Amino acid sequence: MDRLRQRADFLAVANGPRASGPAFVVQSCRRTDDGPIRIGFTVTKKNGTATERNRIRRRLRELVKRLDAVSMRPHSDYVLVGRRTALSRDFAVMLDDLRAAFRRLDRQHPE
RNA sequence: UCAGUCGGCCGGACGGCCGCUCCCGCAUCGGCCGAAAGGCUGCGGGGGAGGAAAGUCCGGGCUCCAUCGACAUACGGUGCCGGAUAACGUCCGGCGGGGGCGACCCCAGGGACAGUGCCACAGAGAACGAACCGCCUUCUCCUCGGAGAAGGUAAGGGUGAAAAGGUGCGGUAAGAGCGCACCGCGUCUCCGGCGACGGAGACGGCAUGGUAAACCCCACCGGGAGCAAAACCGAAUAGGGACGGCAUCGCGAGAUGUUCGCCUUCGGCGAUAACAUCGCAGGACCAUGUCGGGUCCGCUGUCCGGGUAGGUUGCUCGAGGCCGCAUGCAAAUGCGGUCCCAGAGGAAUGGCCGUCACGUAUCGCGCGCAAGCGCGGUGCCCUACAGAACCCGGCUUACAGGCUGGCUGAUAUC
Repeated sequence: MDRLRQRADFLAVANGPRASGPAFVVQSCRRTDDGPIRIGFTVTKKNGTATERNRIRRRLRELVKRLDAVSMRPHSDYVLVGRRTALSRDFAVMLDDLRAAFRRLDRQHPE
């Protein structure tokens, strides 16, 4: 699993199908090549100071690490947009939120 | 013990599981890819946020641009003196003024006899030294209470942020630096100090109101932009240049006219002709066919230069940290020893737990008149302010809680 780093990639994913949860929004985009799953994080300035934004991103990153890769489709790009509630929401609950969000993406946009 | 004042330091600890990033090592080179440089990956070891990393307010280093040098002008900044420093608006030590019993704190602290302006309201008057209420003298009138006129005054009242030196005594019709003493102010001289300034004496008889955080004057300083600086490599697309290859450089399916030819008539015919005018037009694309419409005008190959995305460098050894000695009141400087201490780039330095400590809320028990204190349980925050982004020296702002030192005042005891 790779990190998404280029601005153009982020813009491409932003137009794809999305699913929102209480602490984040998941955006997705299928790629045409057969590379690995790539995932990126976006936390905008309105979510708080630099320290709080860092904490949001780190908790989201940890969520993805804990998640079994089966939930995500191969060779796709995902972007998690953080919200302020990700600072204080219980970690186990957020993990369930993320699984639910991926399931919703699967149902809404089947192959 | 309480109250205060000035500093210094820390800013959760330990452990478990799972990760991130950088560096080093892995012997005839750990494994894979690669011609190599190197990349990916595995194992082991090590480093990995702050006192403000913040605000971006000053000062530098560094980079690029501009620039022969000097001076002047404009603009901006600074503004008691001496020192420290690479430099500063910073720091240290002093001076002056103000506040506090004191330790100590505060000060945008050059110039108002270079010039211009302003001084609201109130008040008679806010600057070419003024006179409202008053005070005093003389004269006139008169109802003997006063009124009016002329003059002398600036002590008192009143206004104001500020009223033309202050206090006291003398003096006077009443007064007034009119005279005297002290204080203040100014000028001169002497003494001390590198200096800001301080001290003493003599003289002046008070002249020169405030405002420069109004313009201004004086002295000193300052070229501009910033690591998204800058250097190198450099895809795709569009466009530029050079060279080459291919294709094209028309059509006759129409009408009219003329010439020409033919046939059975003053007429007609000519895919057996030529010219002119009108007309039509090729190729590619818009998914395809018909109709209608639109866009472009050669297509293509190789190379070159600029250059975007992206990548690499800049990128962390530095006016560096710690310790000791010396000099200095100090800021600091010098010498010696020792250490290597983050380098990310949609941005690593973490996530989830456990135990403990601290804080806070609440409950129970005990002590106590009470405030409160101690023990135990539970919950919460699981820490405050806050996240390096080229690097240093400062300033400013934010900050739960804790540790510690000097000094001052008060109280108590010896």
